[in-house]
Amino acid sequence: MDFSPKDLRQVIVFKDATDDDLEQVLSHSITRSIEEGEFLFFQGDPATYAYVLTSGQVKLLQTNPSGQQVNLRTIYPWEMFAALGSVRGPSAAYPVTAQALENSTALAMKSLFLKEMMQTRPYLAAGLMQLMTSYIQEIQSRYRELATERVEQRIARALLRLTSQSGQKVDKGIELSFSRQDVAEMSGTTLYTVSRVMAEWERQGLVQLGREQIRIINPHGLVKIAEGLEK
Amino acid sequence: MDFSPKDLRQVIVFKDATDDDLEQVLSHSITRSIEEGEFLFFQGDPATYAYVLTSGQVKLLQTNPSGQQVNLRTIYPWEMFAALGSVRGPSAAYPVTAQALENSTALAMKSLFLKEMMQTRPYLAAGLMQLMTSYIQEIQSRYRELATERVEQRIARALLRLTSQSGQKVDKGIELSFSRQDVAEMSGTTLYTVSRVMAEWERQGLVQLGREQIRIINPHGLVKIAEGLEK
DNA sequence: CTTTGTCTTTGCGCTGGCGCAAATAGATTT
DNA sequence: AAATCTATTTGCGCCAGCGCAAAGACAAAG
Repeated sequence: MDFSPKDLRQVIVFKDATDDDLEQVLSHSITRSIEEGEFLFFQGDPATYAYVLTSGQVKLLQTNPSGQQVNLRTIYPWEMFAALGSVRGPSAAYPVTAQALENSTALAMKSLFLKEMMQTRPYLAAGLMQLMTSYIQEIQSRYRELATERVEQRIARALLRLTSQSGQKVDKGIELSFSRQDVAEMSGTTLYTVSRVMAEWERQGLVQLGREQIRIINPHGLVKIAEGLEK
Repeated sequence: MDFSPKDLRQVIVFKDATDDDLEQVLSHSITRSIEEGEFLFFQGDPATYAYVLTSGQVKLLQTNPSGQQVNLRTIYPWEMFAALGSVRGPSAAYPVTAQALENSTALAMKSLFLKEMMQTRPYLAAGLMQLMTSYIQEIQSRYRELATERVEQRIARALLRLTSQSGQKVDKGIELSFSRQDVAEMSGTTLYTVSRVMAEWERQGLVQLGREQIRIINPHGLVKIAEGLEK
């Protein structure tokens, strides 16, 4: 792998870890590389490993019985995910599927080892709980939004969220690389509606559109729409 | 109070606690009684206390800027809730509002004390994480349902969930005491739609309806609807 | 038994958003 | 440069579900 043990401190959960702890974690881990579109694990698989993404981008999603899918969140480098096995035990099932959005590498850490390690390292449990609480808050908000807000607002919010997570600043705004379908899954709608709504925004000069590309020209305008002040 | 320290062991997080630990927790706690309709705390308040419900029923909800509200979950006796302050610190804000559905009593435990206690009691952190992971899984599923399923299915699921949490068995089925409005908030729709959908179910003999009452006659029929196999 | 308040039902009209299908536009391969 | 593949746009029709408003049903209080 192309990173040193100390790089692991970029992972919030490990920020207070001793050198020795980091070594131990690594010795109980393997690295996995996956290509764009491939799956790291599926919903229902036993949660043998917890992961830290070391490069690339991965999305977590759920599918319902009839195959429709919903994006729950996108993971960026040095984020930890799929840690539930370290709490419930490695025989618990992953509640989500993880799919690579680009060629990616991830560190796969034995759930069981982390679980044991937590018994004696309060900082680890504390960090993991921190992660969980912030995630709970985010998904609660998104649930509320989905239940009470209309599509325009939800799409605007999805774009704003992406902006702060993975937006590339260019001279004429902020650029995102996502398809209409991606945005639809993130905002709980269909690609048709996303296309229509964003086309209208383009007419108003809020964004510029391309194939698998969205350039945000006027973020403040989107904020107003997300807040429901527009219209 | 009308419970002994040992009753606290019914709280999953405290099931492995020593007698001494329980005493300590209680000495850092106060009890609060609230009447039906009153609020235990509001979204945005500093998270000074974590709670254990000792009697009654409490719902957690979020409101959006324009006042519309969404039920996130209902708390039953001996469940712990609002524990985020014990992770983030007592100055964090509650992300939800807690309102009593009936006259209730709750044990309010100082977040800061729990936070310190967790440093030296791995069982506590482990229990809390267990709680969080199961909650994350539930809300993720509900998010997916809201995004991909139609109203009928979501109402059926809401009823089934309630059945397992608070259903009273009577000779002719399982009885729930919730208003149409309650069910609407739990399934992300309106009381009108709930009324119409359930009226149709009554015609089909799946349920029997009354004022603030739903008697489920044929749970299996509801399961089929929830799975989307019906229609 | 009447009144008052709350919960529920239902007729009615409306519209936001869905989704097919066909056209168009980029990107990639040969 | 042509062919192929995938992403996107847009016309069109449709309907699930919303929400007002008015009526009905039930419960508790006087």
